[in-house]
Amino acid sequence: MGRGRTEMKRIHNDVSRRATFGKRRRGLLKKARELAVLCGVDLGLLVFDDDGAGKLFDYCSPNTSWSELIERYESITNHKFQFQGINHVDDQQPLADIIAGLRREHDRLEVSVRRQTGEDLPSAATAAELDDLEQRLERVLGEVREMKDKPLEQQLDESYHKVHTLEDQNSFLRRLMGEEGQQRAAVEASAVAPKLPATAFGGSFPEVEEEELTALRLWPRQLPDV
Amino acid sequence: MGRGRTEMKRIHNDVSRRATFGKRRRGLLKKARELAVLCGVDLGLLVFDDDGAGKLFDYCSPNTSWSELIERYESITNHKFQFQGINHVDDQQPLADIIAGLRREHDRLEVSVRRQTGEDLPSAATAAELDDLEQRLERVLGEVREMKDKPLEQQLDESYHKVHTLEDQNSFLRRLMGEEGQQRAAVEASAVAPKLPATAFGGSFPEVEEEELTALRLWPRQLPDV
DNA sequence: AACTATTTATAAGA
DNA sequence: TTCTTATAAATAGTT
Repeated sequence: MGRGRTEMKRIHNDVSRRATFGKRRRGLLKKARELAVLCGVDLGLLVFDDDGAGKLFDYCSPNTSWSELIERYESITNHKFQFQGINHVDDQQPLADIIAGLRREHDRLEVSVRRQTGEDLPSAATAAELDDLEQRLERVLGEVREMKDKPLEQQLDESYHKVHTLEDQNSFLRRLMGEEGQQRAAVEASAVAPKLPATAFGGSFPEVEEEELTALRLWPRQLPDV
Repeated sequence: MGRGRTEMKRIHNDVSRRATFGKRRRGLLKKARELAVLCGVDLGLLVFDDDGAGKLFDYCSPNTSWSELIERYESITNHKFQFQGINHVDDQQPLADIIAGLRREHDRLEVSVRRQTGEDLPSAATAAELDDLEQRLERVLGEVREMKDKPLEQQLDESYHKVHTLEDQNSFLRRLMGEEGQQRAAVEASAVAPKLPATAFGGSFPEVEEEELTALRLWPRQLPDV
């Protein structure tokens, strides 16, 4: 559409091709949006600019996301995409990485917002709000992480240490008392703490100790590769 | 283009909408192909039909593939997609759940931004939308906290219970032994557990017990209002 | 599915 | 680059 037919082959003239790319790309994105809105369907459009910078233009219909679209694509075509090393989460700083990723993504969204709304429209407020939201999210996550991981490990270590200490003392007291006193103690103690297993006074509580060690120690460190 | 303007809102008449979907979908795919050919760029278009069958229409420019397009998208935006089908989330691992939740929430954020920028919703919805997002974010964080808290609280309760039980037993054993044995025990025990205060064997460990009670009980509840 | 009056997109030019 | 304009292309409503 324009003055003269357009042959359907790659435009060799650089200037013309770039001009056409700009016009048709905008038109395509507009039509994609229109289709999504008019017909209420989910769709996504991805266009890469090949000139050096490798810019990206994309549209994704309202109420969905590229993640969702790709998942639907996978489930319909029964083909799972395989991406290498994409979802590895660092053991030591998983949340930091995620947050960094969120920040970059938000930056991209901001740019996208400005581009789509036009520089004159009040997208600045939106960007600022997103920024604020992100910062608070980061702060909250930091706090949550701080509060949960550090003090808890400390608490657990302390509790664990205390259990050990008391067990040692208990064991020592039992040894001091000899066989006869030990049996009396076991009978009386079961009244005080009836839920303790009958073997609680034998040896150094090996089964309880092992259990607790495993439960307490392993939890915070075993992150899966997500 | 056609007889009369078309309002840019979802077509409610079923027949009209389906007809329009067919026409515009074909047109969009054609234009996508034309852009790819004329300008020699990589692009992809994904359209889902919402009627029951869930048909899929897609186009991907020559000499590339959806996998490639998605990887390029990821590398440009720094956003790694998370696919539930691919990445197993071990429900034993709280941090993995946090990360998954964050990513899901982030996708929602994208949707929200899109709503703000797209012509689909009036821009007045922006503030309310952000509010809603914030609330959902907080809810998610609450859930995340819950998930982390629960098993830990259980752990702490168990440790705490164990301390109590051992203290009771310890106390009972001391009472059984009488004054003389108690002093011997104190001397020996200090070698086994030197960090325990000298008063550890006096009474029922009141200061340690109080401290621990407070520390263990109060922590999981004192989360800041985000 | 085909038709056609109109609107929309855009190629080329300014 | 951006704007203009002639013309091609797309398509809404109709049959």
